[in-house]
Amino acid sequence: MSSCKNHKTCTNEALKNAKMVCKKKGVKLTKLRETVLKLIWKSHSYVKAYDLLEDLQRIDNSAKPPTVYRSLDFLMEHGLIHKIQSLNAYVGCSHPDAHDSCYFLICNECQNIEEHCSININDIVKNNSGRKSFLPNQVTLEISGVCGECT
Amino acid sequence: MSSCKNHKTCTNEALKNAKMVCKKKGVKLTKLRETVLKLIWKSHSYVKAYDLLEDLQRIDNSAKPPTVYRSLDFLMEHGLIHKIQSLNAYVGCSHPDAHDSCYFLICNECQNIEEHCSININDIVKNNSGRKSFLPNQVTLEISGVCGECT
DNA sequence: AAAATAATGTTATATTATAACATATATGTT
DNA sequence: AACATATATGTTATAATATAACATTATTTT
Repeated sequence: MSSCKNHKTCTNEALKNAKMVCKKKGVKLTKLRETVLKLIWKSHSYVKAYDLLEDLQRIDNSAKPPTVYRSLDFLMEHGLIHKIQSLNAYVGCSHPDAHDSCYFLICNECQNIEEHCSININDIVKNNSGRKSFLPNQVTLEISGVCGECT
Repeated sequence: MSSCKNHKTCTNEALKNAKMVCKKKGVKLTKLRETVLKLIWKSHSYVKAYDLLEDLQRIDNSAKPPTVYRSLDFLMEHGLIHKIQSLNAYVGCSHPDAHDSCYFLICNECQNIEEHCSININDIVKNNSGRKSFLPNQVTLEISGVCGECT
């Protein structure tokens, strides 16, 4: 499990942030989107889209794949969640107002994911991609291994 | 297109490397696996599994998804190709004998992919993941953008 | 040659994701 | 309020990606 003392706090924090972000952007965190966000924040682990669909169907049994994927798309578009490409899974963003060059530490033991944003990956690329100039646009950095609490 | 003068050279080089790697490891680059590797090396761009399947079916029309995926698995296991997680696609490895902490520059214009291996990402993670010790096991770093030749 | 192992063939199905069109809800304009 | 417009959701169908399970063939070992 994660190091958070009381996970309810994480979820509440995430919801508060989400509302703030949406207000600032003038977009709507509808009931459905909020529900999906809450379901994603059930833990610090990742969720798969079709697991999310099952969860959602317990609340509203008319939910179907597009219901989930549309909400996921919205939440990703506004930086409230991230897709973990190497897992085809989704995780809540812990700091949705200012994220640049983020990366993910994925624990193979507890399945928790930690998001980090402290490095400027673009610089690394610039310094390492050699003579040719590559203009980075989107960075996917996912590191799986064993987290400090599972060693 | 890529900066390679004559792409046949790249493909031949890749095949030579693959044979060497397989010999060294005592595994077999069967005809099927070699064919798949060649098809992947058709360009410096990435290939999708089902496109590969179509290509393969032109050669042997009994080919089916497991035909392709098994070869992909073999080639990945032995470092002869890589999966690009953010694209669900596959690309030939340009230096299969010694690769550690590799990353990919994906051009959104020409679809070419450049593999780089000069940085030690593990160090970056160590330096940036804070107090807690995370033991990295597998790194996925994919950077999409516009390559030097497409700007 | 027989047994064991590895590779491939084959059928079926699981998993992940989107297209296309219908309906409902909210927002802006007269 | 009535209407128009835009946004969100409902619904059906299907596309795209990947694997399980078992049968057969080829290769290697004994």
